[in-house]
Amino acid sequence: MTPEQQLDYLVGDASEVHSREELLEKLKLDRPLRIKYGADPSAPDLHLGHAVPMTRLRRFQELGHKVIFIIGDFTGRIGDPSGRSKTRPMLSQEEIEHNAETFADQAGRILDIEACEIRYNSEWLEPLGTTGLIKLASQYTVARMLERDDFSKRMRDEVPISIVEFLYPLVQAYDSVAVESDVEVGGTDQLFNFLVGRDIMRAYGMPPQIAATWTLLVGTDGTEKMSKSLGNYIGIGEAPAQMFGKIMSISDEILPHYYALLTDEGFEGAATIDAQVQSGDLHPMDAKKRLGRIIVTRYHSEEAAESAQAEFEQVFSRGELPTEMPDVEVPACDLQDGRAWIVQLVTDCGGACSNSEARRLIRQGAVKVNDERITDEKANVEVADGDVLQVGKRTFAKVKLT
RNA sequence: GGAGGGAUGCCCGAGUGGCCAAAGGGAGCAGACUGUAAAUCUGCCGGCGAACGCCUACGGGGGUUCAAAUCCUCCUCCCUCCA
Repeated sequence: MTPEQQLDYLVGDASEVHSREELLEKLKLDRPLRIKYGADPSAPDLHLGHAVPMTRLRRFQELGHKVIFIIGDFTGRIGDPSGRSKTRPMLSQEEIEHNAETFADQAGRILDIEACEIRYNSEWLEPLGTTGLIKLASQYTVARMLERDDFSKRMRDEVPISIVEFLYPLVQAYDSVAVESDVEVGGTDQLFNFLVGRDIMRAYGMPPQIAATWTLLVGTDGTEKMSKSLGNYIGIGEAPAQMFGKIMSISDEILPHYYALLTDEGFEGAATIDAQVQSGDLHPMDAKKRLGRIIVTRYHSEEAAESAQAEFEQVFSRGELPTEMPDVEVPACDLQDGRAWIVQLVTDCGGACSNSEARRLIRQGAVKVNDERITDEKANVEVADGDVLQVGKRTFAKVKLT
């Protein structure tokens, strides 16, 4: 590949690159570049949102560059003293280490983790000391900090910003200095921090890193960015059937977006699919099934993808029972004349968190036993081994007398 | 350091002594319709209880009152302005 082709392969689909020209220069150096990616030790469970930058990191790896994972253990230990932001909880050293392990394990599904350099930022932030930190802080101004969209908004809305939050971009920038980053990769929300990194690197007499960002993946709700705390995520480690099901339930509007960011078909392929759907040549559901297959195949296997789709069609298209369902254990001593209270059953199988919720579901007609709808919350139903309990559309359980 | 404003359920936000488990909206859940899509409509939306009901909840503690989210008091936190 010529350097130009490499450039296209690496950042052709990036949302922003500062700058492509500089990256091209670096690629021409003909040495492995150091690609920085910051891992959040408070959120070890990777989801498809993380997969977007990670698949790009893999491309760098393929071309022989060095991926450096930075585990923010130092920053993670400090947390956010204002307690306002849930994104920076305070973590113990053990939690951080455990999370880092989980992270590496899951990241290994996408990248060659053996070839990565994994660094903890306490390694250089600890020895930095107060003097070093103040020196670092002197390289930047409050006015420039406030350029960040998030900060200016919060100033306007009178939402407090702690000084520590000003420190985080600086510290992240210093990470770039410490690992001699050539390129930092992440989501578009990181652009500001990456650019601070460039300034700080210059201030420390280093060539500035290239900042490359990719569009943030929208979550399954179709509006917010995918994140665990919003519950709109599809985890990389999720079971094939769940993964497939979640993909099937995304809205049609974001389908091209998912194709563009999550498959090798890229923006072009996404546009083609969009056009086919628009013209009516392709049913959106089929496009979605195909996407589901691609994703499940990537994180599991082709066979898993196939059976996930078969299962989906069985349960939702034909309304049949799933092949496998968890057991609800019903102790025989709880039975009266072979009958059990329906509310109890619903709660026990995990269909409801509380009896009140179970009652609600029953009243609303969401509960079925052996395909027979139960709407009386006082009902005592006859249960036998193997009876099927259904709550809502997707919770199934099989009665197991114990 | 001084002055003023504020803290309500998952989120936003109304509520200034009883009619408040707390308006309204959003989110969420269920049902209908579908393609487990979106949109729409309907219902639910603190917990326990078969039920009269009981318990917990309006930043935290104490108090006034037959009765407090609402009044008094102390504390904590946040915001704004002045220095």
